[in-house]
Formats: sequence, C-alpha cells, structure tokens
Amino acid sequence: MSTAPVRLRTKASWLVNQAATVAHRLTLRSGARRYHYGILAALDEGGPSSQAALSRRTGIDRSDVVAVINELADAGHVDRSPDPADGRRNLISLTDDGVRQLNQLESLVSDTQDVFLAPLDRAEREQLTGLLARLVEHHAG
Amino acid sequence: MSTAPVRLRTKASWLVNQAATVAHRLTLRSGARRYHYGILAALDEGGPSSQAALSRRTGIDRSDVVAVINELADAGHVDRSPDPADGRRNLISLTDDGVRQLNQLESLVSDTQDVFLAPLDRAEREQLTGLLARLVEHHAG
DNA sequence: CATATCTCAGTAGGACTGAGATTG
DNA sequence: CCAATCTCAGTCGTACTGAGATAT
Repeated sequence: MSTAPVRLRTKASWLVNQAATVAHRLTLRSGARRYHYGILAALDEGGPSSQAALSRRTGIDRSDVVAVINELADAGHVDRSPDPADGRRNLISLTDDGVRQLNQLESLVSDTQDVFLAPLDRAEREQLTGLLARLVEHHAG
Repeated sequence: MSTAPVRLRTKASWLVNQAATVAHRLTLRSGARRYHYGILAALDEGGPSSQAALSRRTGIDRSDVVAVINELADAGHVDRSPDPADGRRNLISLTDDGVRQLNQLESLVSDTQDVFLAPLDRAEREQLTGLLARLVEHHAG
C-alpha cells in the first residue's frame, strides 16, 4: 500500500476497514478463530445460553452460530442439550475442555492486541477503544 | 448485540472489526462498492496505472484487481490497453464516464462518513482518524 | 536466469437472507 | 394465530494462495 489515494486515506470507513483487516490477519496468524473465541467468551461470562442469546450478545448471525456451535461441540468445547424449560431452545454450555480452550485463545488474542496497538501508548489506546466503543454502541440499535 | 462480553468489549481488535462491519453495511446500503471506489479514486489521483500499481496503492489484492477492472471496463468506467512501454503491463485509465461514476460514489461515500461518525464531534473524528492512520501506517510495511 | 505482471482457479472466513419445522 | 428458536441452503463481497503464461 504505497501512499494510498487521499480520498481513501481521509475516509474513516476506509481506515477502520484497513485496521480491521490488519487485526483480522494478526488474529488468524495467531491461530485464534474470532467466532470461536466470541462464543466461548459469551458462554464463560453469561453461563449456559440459547443459541439465539449467543447471537444477540456476540453480534454473530443466528445462522452462523449454528455452524460455530457444531464445530465447538464436535471439538468437545461445548455441550448442546435441549432446554427443559423451553422446547424451542438448545442450552449451550462450556465444558472443562472449553474453558481450557478459551484460556488458550484468550492469551493468543491478548498478545495480538499488543502487536496490533504497538505504535500507540497507553493513553492513546484508551482513546481509540473509547471512540470505537461509542461508534459501535451508537450503531447497535 | 445486547451487552457484549467484557472480553470482547475491551479488545481493540473486536471493536475495530465491529466498527468496520457497521461502515461496510452503511457503504453497501448507500449503493457504493468499496473496491470500485478505491480503484477509481486511485486512477483519478495517480493517473493511468498498471494493475499491479493499483493493487499496491489501494491494498486490494493483485488477483482481485483483475476482477474489479473487468467489471469497471465492462461498465465503461475505465479503459484497459497494453502498455506500449512495458509489454507485461496493462495501462488502466479513467474514462469520462468513470470520472462521473467516481463523483457519484464520492458523494455516497462522503455522506456515509457522516452517518458513520454521527456520535463524534469534529475533534473526536480527527482523533479517531489520526489514531487509525497511525495503526494502518505502522502495519503497512 | 530471475523478476515482474496479468490471469485463473480455488480456498476460507465472514455477513447476511429466506424459508421450513418446531414449540411457546 | 402469532412469535421465537433452530436449522439449512444459498448468496455476496472480501482476503488470500498458488500456479501458469508472458514479458523485461
């Protein structure tokens, strides 16, 4: 990317996309899978949940959650069982193995943050995450 | 996305990805195509260029540039002709129609910035783009 | 020969849509 | 009957890889 056009360099939408691409690349190279990490984190923090709830909390499409849970269940990281209280739902819960997997991914993802944010000092990192959080929050409804 | 897990909410890589998704969604809904806009902008600012040069300046993969140029050429927005000075290259140049198309996309994309950045004031927008630019720049090599 | 360019074929993760079946 | 959930099938734009053909 030798000297991108001014029209691109000055567009927040382009910059944020380039930054996301970098982050995505770093995450993949670390061996972590975004969707897996997101679902495992949501289960760890929210306890056993329906797939629809996981979709809402992670922003992952309901339809993609199905596939991710298939993979996580095949790998033994989560259990999928019908919710006795509501026949429409599956209750997804973390296994001990899933907790270990989450911890491994967590360390990969945390390390990735440092590589990603390397050029920024602590205050700048907080500025950036604060601004991004407000953007994301604003567009959440 | 009702109250995402803390593990996600505090990761810059997750935030930047969510923000990019929002921007991508807004851009698509506006009717603009990122790759088309990027290539047209690069041609407008850099003059007739080889496809490899366009790839370098826009960050679009060499292989995807081929497809985009196919579409832009079919639509009459660019001309593709062999470079008389270097037989390996195609010289891609903007047509009058391409300039008009760029201007239309430009207004769509500019409007999208305002929607995207709505919750931030002018100073905050500059902070955000400045920080993102430094990240992107740092990871460019 | 090595390098650069263009092209093609294919992979993969991701975002999204629509519809059917089941249950509340 | 309406609404929510799970699932499947499929689309689309994007990011990337590898390899072949051609030209410098």
